[in-house]
Amino acid sequence: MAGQDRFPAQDAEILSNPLRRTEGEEATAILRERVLNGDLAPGERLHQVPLALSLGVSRTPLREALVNLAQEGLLEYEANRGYTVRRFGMEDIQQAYAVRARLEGFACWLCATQGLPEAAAARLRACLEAGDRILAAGTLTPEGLPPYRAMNVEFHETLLACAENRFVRSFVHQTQNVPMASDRLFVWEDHAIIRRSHDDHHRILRAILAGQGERAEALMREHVTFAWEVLRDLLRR
Amino acid sequence: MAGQDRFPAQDAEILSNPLRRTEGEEATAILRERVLNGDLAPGERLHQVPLALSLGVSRTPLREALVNLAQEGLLEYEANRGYTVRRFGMEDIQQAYAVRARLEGFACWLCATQGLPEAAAARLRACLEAGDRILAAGTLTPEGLPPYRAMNVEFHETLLACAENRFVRSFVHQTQNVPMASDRLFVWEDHAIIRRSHDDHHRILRAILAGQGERAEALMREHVTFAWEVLRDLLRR
DNA sequence: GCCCTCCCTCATGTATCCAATCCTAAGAGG
DNA sequence: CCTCTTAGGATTGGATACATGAGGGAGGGC
Repeated sequence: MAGQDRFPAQDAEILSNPLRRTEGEEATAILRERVLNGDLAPGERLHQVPLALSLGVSRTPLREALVNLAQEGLLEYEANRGYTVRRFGMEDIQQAYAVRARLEGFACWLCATQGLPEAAAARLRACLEAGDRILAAGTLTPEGLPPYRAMNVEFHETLLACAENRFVRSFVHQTQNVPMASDRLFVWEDHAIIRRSHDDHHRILRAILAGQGERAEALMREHVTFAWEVLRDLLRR
Repeated sequence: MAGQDRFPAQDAEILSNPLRRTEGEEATAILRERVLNGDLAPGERLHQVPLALSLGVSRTPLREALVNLAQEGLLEYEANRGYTVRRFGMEDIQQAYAVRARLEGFACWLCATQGLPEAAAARLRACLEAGDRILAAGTLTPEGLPPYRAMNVEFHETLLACAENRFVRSFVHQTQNVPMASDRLFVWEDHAIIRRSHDDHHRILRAILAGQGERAEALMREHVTFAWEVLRDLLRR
């Protein structure tokens, strides 16, 4: 995902020229990854000159990146003292998931209430079928993980897009802009859990298509909440 | 969400040096106001040199401001083509209120569930009493509006702070970062409406103190939803 | 007459330079 | 021995100079 932003489906990114990116945008993407991956230690001060050198750009585009990431909440800024990597604790991740559960639930409610465009319904059905195929073996092989993850992302992103509320969409993305809190990173080796999770997807789409807003919302909220519990138990070890 | 949150009550703003602000921060604040006030026409292209001149700064801090506002969603950016003022429609405001109703409702649920610190409860009670006094006359005089508005802001901000979820707080602020969508701008001349709204506040606090999470959440959601309806009717005229 | 191309101008993106601020540490005084 | 003061270097903030890509108009070809 070299030239791609973290959220490939972001409207602006794909509609406008994805090829011509400024160094500032490039630096933003790279630094964001570094922070989310933990390459930069929490609390670490970011000195501009060495950082710019390591990125092969001058201080100007670097500063643009720092401003961006500070506003995304990944960095902290103090005037005349520079930027530091934000310290994230379990509470941050917990808070992110708590909000995300509500927001994605709301998105499902919106989808159920407004109705899905046929094209979107088809895409979602395709996601479910793809998941079915991957899980058909009875166990999720290591080779099956990347496509499953991609399917998972597309399912959630499609719902967010169909909710037609740019704030919900943006906010959900922001909750994923926290180390460890991205659903792109899940490492559920437990087949039973992933099976159940995929079953949630089936029920969610069914509820939405049936116009059952409250049910779809409750299902999605639980879906995300449970993902948090799994992640929490995993992080505790 | 990080660096600039346009709400003076933010702890970071007042605790850290409020005096020493960088020109970039200054320019961000000024430009943000200009966009929210409509001083800059929607869709208008922002040329950097004249803008910098009008702000009395050079392009460097100006660009910092543009980056900030673009990520706040107030401006749109296209590489090598510059920034334009985002066009906001009724749907944007409606979406903002819809999300805000949910988020502030969630914040109330959190407050009720976690319990309020005594200091916060005292502040909220003081808000209610202040509102009672202002409305005691039986009609809201023009001189009564600013203090009522300040009280209203403090009430909501206090609840958001007590929810102890930085995402909720940040997201609510972001939904207010939309022209016309700030609760600082309400112009309810109708005394009955404002009376009812203040009664909501009373009930919300009572529900929270009684640990009635669902009730507090429902009350706040309705409180915000109704504010939207009033605003919508007002904008239609 | 219409369209295509080339070139010129202007705006943006990037680099560098200068100024202001902060941190450190050494030294003097108590 | 501790503390306060004060330079010095280092780092960030802001201004300006340079490079690159976008847009528009004039001119020529079809």
